Amino acid sequence: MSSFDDADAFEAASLSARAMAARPAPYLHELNAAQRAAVEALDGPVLMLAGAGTGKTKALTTRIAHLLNTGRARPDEILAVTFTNKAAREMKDRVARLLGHAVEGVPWLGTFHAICVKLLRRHAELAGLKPSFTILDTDDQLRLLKQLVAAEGIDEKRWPARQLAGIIDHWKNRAWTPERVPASEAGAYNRRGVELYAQYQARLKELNAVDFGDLLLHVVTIFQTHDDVLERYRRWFRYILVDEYQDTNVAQYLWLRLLAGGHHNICCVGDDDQSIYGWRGAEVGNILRFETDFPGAKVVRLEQNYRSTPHILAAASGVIAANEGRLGKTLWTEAEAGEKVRLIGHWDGEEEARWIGEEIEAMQGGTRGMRPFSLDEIAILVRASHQMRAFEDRFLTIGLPYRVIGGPRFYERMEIRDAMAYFRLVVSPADDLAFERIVNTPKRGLGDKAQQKIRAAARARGVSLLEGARALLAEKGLSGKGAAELAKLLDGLDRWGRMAGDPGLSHVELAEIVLDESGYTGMWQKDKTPEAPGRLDNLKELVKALEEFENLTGFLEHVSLIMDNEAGAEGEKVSVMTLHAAKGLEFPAVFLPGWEDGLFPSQRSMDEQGLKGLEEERRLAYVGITRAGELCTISFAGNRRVFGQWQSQMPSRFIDELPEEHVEVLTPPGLYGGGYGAAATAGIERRAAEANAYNSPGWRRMQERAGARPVSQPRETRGQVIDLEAVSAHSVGDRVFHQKFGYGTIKGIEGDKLEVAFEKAGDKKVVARYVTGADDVPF
DNA sequence: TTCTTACTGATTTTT
DNA sequence: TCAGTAAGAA
Repeated sequence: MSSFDDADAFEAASLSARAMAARPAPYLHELNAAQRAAVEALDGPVLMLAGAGTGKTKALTTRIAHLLNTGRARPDEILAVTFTNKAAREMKDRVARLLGHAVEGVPWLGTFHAICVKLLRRHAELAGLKPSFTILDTDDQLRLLKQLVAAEGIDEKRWPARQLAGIIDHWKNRAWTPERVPASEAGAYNRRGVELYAQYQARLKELNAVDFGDLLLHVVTIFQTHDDVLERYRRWFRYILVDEYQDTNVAQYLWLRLLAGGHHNICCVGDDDQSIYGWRGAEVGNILRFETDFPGAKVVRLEQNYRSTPHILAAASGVIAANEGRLGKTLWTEAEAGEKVRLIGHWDGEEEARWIGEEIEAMQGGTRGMRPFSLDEIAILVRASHQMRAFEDRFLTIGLPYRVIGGPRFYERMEIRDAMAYFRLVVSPADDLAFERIVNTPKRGLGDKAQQKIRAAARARGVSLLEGARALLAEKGLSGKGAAELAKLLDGLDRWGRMAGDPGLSHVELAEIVLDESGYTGMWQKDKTPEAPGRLDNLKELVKALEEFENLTGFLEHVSLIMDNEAGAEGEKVSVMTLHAAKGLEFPAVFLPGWEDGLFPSQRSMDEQGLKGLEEERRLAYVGITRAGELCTISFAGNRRVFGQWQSQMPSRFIDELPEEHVEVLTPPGLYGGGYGAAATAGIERRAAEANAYNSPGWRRMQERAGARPVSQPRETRGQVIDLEAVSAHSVGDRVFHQKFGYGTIKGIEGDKLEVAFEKAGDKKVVARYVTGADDVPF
């Protein structure tokens, strides 16, 4: 078949030559040399190594435009995959803009999942499904698994269904069907993992449903077992483009290899240094191995950065240089040197949030000789979402407008899912998962027992839950309030189902009637919790979103894959988000708080993944720094409340990796707290020590307060109790042990703070309650 | 059945 | 700390 393909390629080439001559390509002149090379290498495998801010999307979209413009492929012969809907949308827009005319678009440009849905609907029967299969969200998936686990009599406390969901997900990411799970892993989940996985797959088939992982898994399986189908698509998709290749998992990798197997016209774009989804099944190895997988691959490096100043780039490079096994890139820029990366230490997390709040307020008017920044230009990027709370609290008190990016998305909210379950049930009464979700929401007196009866009735007759419930009612299998309410619900569903067929009634009106008559809206109106009004607003918004669709069915189909929303865009606001959510974004000014060992790099990551985990954390640091255009401020706190307990923190090891000459330490030393000379080492480490908590305004304020009171405490808020016993239990010269810093000798006592010369960690001031006499340490 | 109180355990997240 | 769950009380 390769000779056939070659002939095709030859014909395309001569066509393209003619097309090129006929139509000039002005867009090429807007590219730099590397981008242009990546765009013009149309045939054969290409790996575009695109560092942060190097114009990756520009190169990718121009490449599509070039393929079309040179006549290499028709729009529907290009397969372009992304990970998120947002990225797909952006690419579509940019391709359209590049071509300068309203093309019909590139139909096979989309997320892995969206494209797989399209393929799977065409070939559903090869996976034992009907083309009308439904796509389960994680909620439905979990409910299903809980049922299976319960039916097997497994103690869900010891073996949470959530864990099983994670395991199955992991297996699907590796493209393992139940039969293919290797023996070494099959014993997961109390030795029942594979067995339950197989049961779960069987149940999905019964329900004519798939989960997200199945979308890829089924398509890969179909390709692997049906040569004719695979061959068809290999010929059809003449050119393949892949965005964020470093994030692909095994299943996605196999999918791509299968499709590119014929012509090898595959262009993968990615950055091994920005691989931060290993915990979700992404394999950095895919991108590292590209040249082996596709011999003769052309590798193009995009290294000119258009986003950040040299100081920021140098700081980022310094950190990432500590990783092993990189493909290697050297980012450079023509931008002015600008500000150095700023480093500042604080007494505790709240102090850190306060300082950042004050700094942002000052930045709006221009401070420290810098230009004024608008709030939209500023972002705070944290490692873990719970860190956001301190900032939200602070910003609410000072009235600083902010927006949290990430968090539960619109279509994942409880009330939206409930409402959609009602719609699903109106459209398809046999949707058992939807029935289970809303049968007792709002409360209808149909608890566990009643639901079990319904399930039994349905199973005995081999019908859907809804029909089972109807039968159960008919034979008076239920009584009291539950029976009456259930009858009302069934009546309603029948009525709404009939209304759905009425052309005189719009689906928007129908939706309102359903939510109203079912009592669902009423349930939230009666609810007095503070979030109830917000939920009602969301429901209104949902109904509004319906207007854009022809009917309920069309809406539901659309929603199952598009789970994102861009709400709250109005007004100038500071953005707060996790480092993961920030990938692909950029802001002129970025704050990176919480750089403390254990938090960032995360202890868990290091415990579970070892060096691999640490390196991924380091890439996360790299992603964080490279989000900043002009100003990057890294900070850490000496103390932080972790699960309600105060803990002393050590500055992140990544701080030591920042190249000294590109960092400016804020809050110069020498005001208070000295005594670091002896133990502190040279370079950045010393400066990290100088930048630490004891020089911060918070510490100074505290020192001042301490003068007025016999005993100072970190913050007088939230009932922090100082253990006076602990203070008096130590005296100068004692040898003590500290959880974080190890052994040391007390050099001085100041209120409840001890100044300790630690053997490993150097001189520190610590809260007395966190040290024990060295002899008391149990071993 | 549902409301209340005690307990447990705890990143990162797209589709 | 706090959210989500699980067993007891009304």
